[in-house]
Amino acid sequence: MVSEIDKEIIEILKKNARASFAEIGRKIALSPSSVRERVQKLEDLGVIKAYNIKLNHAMLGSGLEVFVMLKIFDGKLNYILSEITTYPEVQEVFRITGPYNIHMRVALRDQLHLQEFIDELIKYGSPCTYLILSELKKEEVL
Amino acid sequence: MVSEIDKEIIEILKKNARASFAEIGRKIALSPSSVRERVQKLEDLGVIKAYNIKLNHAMLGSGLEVFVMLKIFDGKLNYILSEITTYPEVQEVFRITGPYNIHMRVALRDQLHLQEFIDELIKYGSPCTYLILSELKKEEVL
DNA sequence: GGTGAAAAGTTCTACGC
DNA sequence: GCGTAGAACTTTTCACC
Repeated sequence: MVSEIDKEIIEILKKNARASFAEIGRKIALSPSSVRERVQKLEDLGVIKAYNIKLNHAMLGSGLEVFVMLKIFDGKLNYILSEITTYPEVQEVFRITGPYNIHMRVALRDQLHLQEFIDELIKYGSPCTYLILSELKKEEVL
Repeated sequence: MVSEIDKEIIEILKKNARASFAEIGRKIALSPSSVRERVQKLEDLGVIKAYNIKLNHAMLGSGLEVFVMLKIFDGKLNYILSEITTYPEVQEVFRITGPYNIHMRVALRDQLHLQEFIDELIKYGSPCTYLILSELKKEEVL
């Protein structure tokens, strides 16, 4: 269902999601229309779910990035699942196994903003916060 | 340094990183060349760090996605920092504060693959693993 | 599944405001 | 900063293999 050629295309898009079909085609010796057809199929199948950007939040006024895990109080799960994604500070949310039910990555202006955000969360669960110091870049494997 | 117009462009690219300059320009009433100029500037400044894709790892044969935190053993930090990004299973790595030093998202084939991965990690630190059940999609705020 | 060709659309560059 | 205009390139569609 996903061939080796598809995986090569995915590898190229992982490095640069804005690569043109023509550019991808040149790298893997395939015509632009064939590349387009394959990418379309990967999108339709749901293998490629979205095209994102990676931002420098510090430069956008949110210099404090944190992971927050949340142990939800009884009966608050459905409320949290629908509301948590609406906070502009929240970048990503996952349901996880273990002592915490929710894992999220959050971008905040400063300590005060973090405090306000935690004050919101503790209505619905017990949060546990880890400051993000830096992200390590994946090696170019070529 | 980053204007309101820049932020609008970023919001559009967040939803679809492959949006063309012309398409973005139509949405915010700006010519394609102006959009291009602004995006270029955001890339050069490092505000936009990369263009990524979000994949369905299950469809690519890695149905098991986990967060792993790692408490590094004395003297192993520099080794881990340089080596951990080379594992194909590792999708993202962050240095964090708190009882664990490293936070990563990992995609694996199955339980056995997870076990093998953990066996690798425990040479360098104490891991703590959380299974990812699902990702919650951010609401479209329009 | 793949190509190639033609029309439509986009990007890029240079220049003027 | 923005717009326009033209050349170069890319996307898209489609007929054909």
